[in-house]
Amino acid sequence: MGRKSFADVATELRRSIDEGEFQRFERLPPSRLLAEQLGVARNTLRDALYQLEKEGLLETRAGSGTYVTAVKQDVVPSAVEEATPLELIDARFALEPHICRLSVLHGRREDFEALEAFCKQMEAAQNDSILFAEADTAFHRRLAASTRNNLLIWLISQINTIRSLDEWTRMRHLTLEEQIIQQYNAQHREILNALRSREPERAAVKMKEHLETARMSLMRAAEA
Amino acid sequence: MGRKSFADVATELRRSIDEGEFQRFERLPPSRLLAEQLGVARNTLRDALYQLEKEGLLETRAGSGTYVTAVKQDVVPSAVEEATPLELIDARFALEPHICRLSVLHGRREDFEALEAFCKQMEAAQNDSILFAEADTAFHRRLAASTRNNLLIWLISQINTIRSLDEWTRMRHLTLEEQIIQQYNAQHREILNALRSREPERAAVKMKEHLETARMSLMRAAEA
DNA sequence: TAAATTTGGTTTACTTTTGGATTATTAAAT
DNA sequence: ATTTAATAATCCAAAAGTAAACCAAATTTA
Repeated sequence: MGRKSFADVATELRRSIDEGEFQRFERLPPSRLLAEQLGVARNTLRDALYQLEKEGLLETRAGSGTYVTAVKQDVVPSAVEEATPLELIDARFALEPHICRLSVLHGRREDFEALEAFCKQMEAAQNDSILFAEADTAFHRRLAASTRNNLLIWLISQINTIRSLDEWTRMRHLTLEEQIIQQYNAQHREILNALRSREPERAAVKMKEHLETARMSLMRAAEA
Repeated sequence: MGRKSFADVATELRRSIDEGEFQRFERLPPSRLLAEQLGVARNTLRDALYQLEKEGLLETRAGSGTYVTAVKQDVVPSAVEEATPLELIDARFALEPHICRLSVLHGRREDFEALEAFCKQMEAAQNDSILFAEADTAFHRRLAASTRNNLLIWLISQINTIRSLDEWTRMRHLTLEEQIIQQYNAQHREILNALRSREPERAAVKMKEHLETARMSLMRAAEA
């Protein structure tokens, strides 16, 4: 086989499109020229183009040219890793109040006992920001687990593995004033009480208040 | 025994693929070259390739090359792939109403125009369940995009790539009565109108109604 | 409008490269 | 010492890339 296989060429072109070298709706160079530029026979190039066409990235029109129809939305990795703390808060605003409602529906006694334990850990760790943050994260993870919804559990775990989160938590807790920590503790308790008394809407509201506090604390930290 | 066993080589290659060094559809270097690169005899390499082929990661074509057919998804855990339709609905119940609120805050005119276009597609595709489902998914994706929150966009895209979703959608639309489809169309319009008039809570409520309809339709389909 | 040019699409004959398979040899591990 | 498994060197047939010519459709030009 020659130097480059059509799969190699396809990979090369896929990259060019991803990287924006060829933009959407743009016409690629004529096949003869492009083949020469890539150092490959026109035949091989055509196989590669056909492959990308199958993948929905290109559209060829005989006599006219080959056009980029879509750009591989590889939004996945970078977008998430680069999520800002504010985006994160908004995502939690979306997820966690409803998680509270579902927790009321599906939560069991052992879930609430575990949450109680994490509350106590937080209260005991008021002066150790790392321990406090760990217990905080554990509380929210356990809360998600109590919904018995594997998809939600996974979504929350994904959010919690975001790289920037650690930095942010560290940053946040450096500037966390005593007052805020006590507010957090009180809010966690309120959420837990609402769950225990099986009041979904009250739990959701308390969670929103909690997240609002987190957002304000974050914004104040961002200013400093 | 020699320096590297074929199992070692298999592990090494598996990791390369996981880490994205070899991406999907890509061709691995020719066995002779790859063997040399790995410091191993071609025989050993072939055993390793055979192993990975059995695992479904590679596909070798004699005379052509060895190709990556699948990439071990992140942690794409069975938990998510095996999510039930009801879990999926609950997750959307969590995410989408708040996405509506954020869309009111950050959505632009072009977003709403795109949503309008998808509404029209759905109305035009009332008798083609596949087209209808595609437009439906596109609507919800675009809605997420309008929040300008990369994390939420990613979460929604994750939900939409769930394998079982396709099957479910197909199943669901087989049993979708005319009446339900018209209800969907009306609800999408109501959501869009609320977004356009910048009423976050009304948009969220309409979305909840929509999801409630979806849940009921699903449960009825599950009975049958 | 009509002709010339440019584009992708197809076919052909030819050459190179590829994985597959077999053999004997060599280095470890038990 | 015996067994096991990697190594190394071949040969093979099939797959695929090369190159050149020609076709048909779209576009441009006269």
